[in-house]
Amino acid sequence: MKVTELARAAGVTAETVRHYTRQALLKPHRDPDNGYQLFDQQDLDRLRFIQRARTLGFSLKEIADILAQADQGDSPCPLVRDLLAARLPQIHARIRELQALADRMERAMEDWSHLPDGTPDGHSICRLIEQTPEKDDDCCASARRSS
Amino acid sequence: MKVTELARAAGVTAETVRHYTRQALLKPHRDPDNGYQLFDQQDLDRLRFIQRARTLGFSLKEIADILAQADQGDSPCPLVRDLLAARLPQIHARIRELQALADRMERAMEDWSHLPDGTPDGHSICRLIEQTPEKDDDCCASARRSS
DNA sequence: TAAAACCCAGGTGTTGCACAAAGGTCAAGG
DNA sequence: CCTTGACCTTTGTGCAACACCTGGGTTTTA
Repeated sequence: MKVTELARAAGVTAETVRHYTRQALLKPHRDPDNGYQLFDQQDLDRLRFIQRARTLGFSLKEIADILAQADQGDSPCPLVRDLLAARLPQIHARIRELQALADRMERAMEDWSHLPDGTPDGHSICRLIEQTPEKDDDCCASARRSS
Repeated sequence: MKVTELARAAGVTAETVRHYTRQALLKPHRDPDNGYQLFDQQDLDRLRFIQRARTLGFSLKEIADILAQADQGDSPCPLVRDLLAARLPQIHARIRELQALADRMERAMEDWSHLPDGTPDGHSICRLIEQTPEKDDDCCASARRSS
């Protein structure tokens, strides 16, 4: 299979396939005639594996580590369990942060519905924003870090 | 005020201040002697404004647009309302996506607790992942885009 | 045979900073 | 007076996961 064929078989773009190849998640052999990348059924399995791992929230780098272990003949399953167990609470934290953000946004919209728009006067830029409470630093600092 | 002083006054890093300055969100005047960036009280107000806007989920580019309007003497408030109204459903969508991800992860952990780890055998890389359901494409495609 | 469709490598853009390099400036202490 | 350390400057790199573009070669098809 060539790039586009593999991509279509897995339901991803050719760019994605090339990207994974550049990151050495896929290791096609080359057609000696024209240098084209050639993939086989194992590569398709591998690509599908990558897609499943992505839906579970693994990063490409983590997937690379998992595949590397497997390529060495070691079981990557303990690593997989660990990574997932570590990531899950982060996801929950991120959800809470986003929920807090949504709450702030909704509260702001509500509050603002009673306010006039006003023109900037050198002291105020936009009172809508200036009158919103400020002390959410901890939350949003970490929200930004983990996004 | 110099960079570090402004940064400390607003509770951010000097890097952040420099970054905002590079992006023209802050426009310090220069000390003619040594070329240092000098900030005044208005810049501090502006920086605090930026921080508040960030806690409401605005991007730096959006904040730049808001500030540009205000600098022109126009009220940015309608823009602010529009941006927030547009972003809010996206946030909710992102929350749903992350929640679905967390659910998948939890289900996987649960399912895996009964499975052995197994060694890769050329047909299987890690059954833990390979046996997880695949059809969440729509969800996670958009999850990836908006993250 | 020429266009359409595909292939390649390499570079850029996205977001919000963090960090490092290489060098200039400044206040305080020996 | 000179050093030290803290600060300043600009410039460039790195992060994640691709998307997109350039420029040029190849293959397929009408």
